[in-house]
Amino acid sequence: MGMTKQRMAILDIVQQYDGGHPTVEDIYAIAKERFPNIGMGTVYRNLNILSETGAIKRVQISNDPVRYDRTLAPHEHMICVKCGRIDDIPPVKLDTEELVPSNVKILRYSLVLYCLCPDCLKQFKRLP
Amino acid sequence: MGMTKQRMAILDIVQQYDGGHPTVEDIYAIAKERFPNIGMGTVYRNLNILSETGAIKRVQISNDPVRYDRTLAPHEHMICVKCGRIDDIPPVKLDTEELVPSNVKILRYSLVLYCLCPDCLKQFKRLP
DNA sequence: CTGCTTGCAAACAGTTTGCAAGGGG
DNA sequence: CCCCTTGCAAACTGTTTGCAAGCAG
Repeated sequence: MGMTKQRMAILDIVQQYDGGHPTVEDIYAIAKERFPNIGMGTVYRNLNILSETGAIKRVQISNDPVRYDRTLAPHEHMICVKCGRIDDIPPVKLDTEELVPSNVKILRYSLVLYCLCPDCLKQFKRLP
Repeated sequence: MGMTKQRMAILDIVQQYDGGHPTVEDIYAIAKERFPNIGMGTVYRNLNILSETGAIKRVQISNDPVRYDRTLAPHEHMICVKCGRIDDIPPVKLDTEELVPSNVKILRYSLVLYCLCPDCLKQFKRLP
């Protein structure tokens, strides 16, 4: 894999991203500071490659834009329905086999909690 | 709400759909048999209205096309990673509060099992 | 009648892709 | 050197929207 400076920078941006779950736009904006001519195509291509090789994780919730996650260890997500912010939560152990017929092979599962994050909850309590 | 024949037909199509979780395309194809001139816009608009009013449920998994679900009672979903087929599974009771900080308000959660359905599992076992 | 709904087409957002030029190993 | 990658722009998919005409209540 040709580890170009663009690809290295994109990996770095995801790993260093403050708040943890940047969208492609977020990543593009930061990448553009370092490479003013970088194109969206390059960002998308590299994010796809990096998540295929397992260097980062793709987080896809509903039809919102994809986000990327530096945390490779198993975990689940909570998403604020008001501001869209995504946070990690601990992994959850479920006995999923009992939910499905025996001739179904479960590969993995994903749990998403829809919530109001602390900041939005505060605002919510202040409504008229 | 103006309950036009188109809207009534679209509700009917979702409720009668064999296999349970039609995409907009699926619904459009059937609607077109009854209303050859119906447009995609009408289908989208009515599906949005019907799910906003709670007559049907919207099922959104990853960035795959939206599907609609006639089952209003709480339940979760399993999706076959090979053929994309979606089936209902029973609701799961989780103590989600223990997963998040106390100043987060959980509104709901969604569990998706990624699996190989019986048909695809069979094919899988027959590989070289 | 009057407003909501339709059909149609254009607009949109997010993402992918084709291509010629460029850079890494 | 050769191949993979870049930048750019065009293409694509799923969905929404503006508009004039039409139907429901």
